[in-house]
Amino acid sequence: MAKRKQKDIKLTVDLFKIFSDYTRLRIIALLITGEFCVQEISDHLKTSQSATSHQLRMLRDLNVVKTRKEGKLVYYSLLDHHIKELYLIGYSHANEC
Amino acid sequence: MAKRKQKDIKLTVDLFKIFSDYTRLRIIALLITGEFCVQEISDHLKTSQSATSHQLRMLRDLNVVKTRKEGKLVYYSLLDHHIKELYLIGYSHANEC
DNA sequence: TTATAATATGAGTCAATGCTCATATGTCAC
DNA sequence: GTGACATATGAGCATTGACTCATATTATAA
Repeated sequence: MAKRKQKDIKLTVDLFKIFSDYTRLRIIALLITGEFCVQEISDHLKTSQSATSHQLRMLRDLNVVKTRKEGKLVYYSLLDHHIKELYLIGYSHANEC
Repeated sequence: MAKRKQKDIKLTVDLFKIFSDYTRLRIIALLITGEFCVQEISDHLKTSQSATSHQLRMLRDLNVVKTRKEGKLVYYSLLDHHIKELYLIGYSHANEC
């Protein structure tokens, strides 16, 4: 296999990995509907503050989400339109279009 | 979050997980181009026979691929058109459309 | 039947990863 | 300043997952 193709496939794997965890995918599904602070996300997912924050950190490092500070609160929202599109396509494929 | 939605998201996670391993994704990328036996796949990926076979087993259990026996050889091919479509979309998103 | 080739599989190992727990940091109100 | 709240983060732990190694199975050929 050509080196070029290998690298492209690695990038593709990395993209799909973003979506391959239940907590992360629920965060993404929620952020598609708008901007939310950590508490709201954590409450909505019924996941601990810490676990939520760790995943948000990861999504931020991966340039999937961006943040906006407002006092004590930190609001998260989707950064990349690819994420929303791929999520919706994957969702519809998984649930029989 | 509604139970229904939770289940749908779990299904979506499971779908994305199929694509979230380098070896598996290369197998899928290859099988998009046709039908191949284990040896051919293993050679092409430069991955051991055993590792290849384990991943093929997994893909088979997940109904991603089907097999056809011809003497000693077992030919694998894609079973589900969703897989090809989602792979190609993910690939193009990952590599900047 | 025996040998050889192709594939499958079980056990064990190791690395990756997502969690919890405790604590740190940051911001506001008093 | 102190206290209360929101968020972040590091360490440790448990689980998952992909690999290797050895061996089993299956099929053909001699």
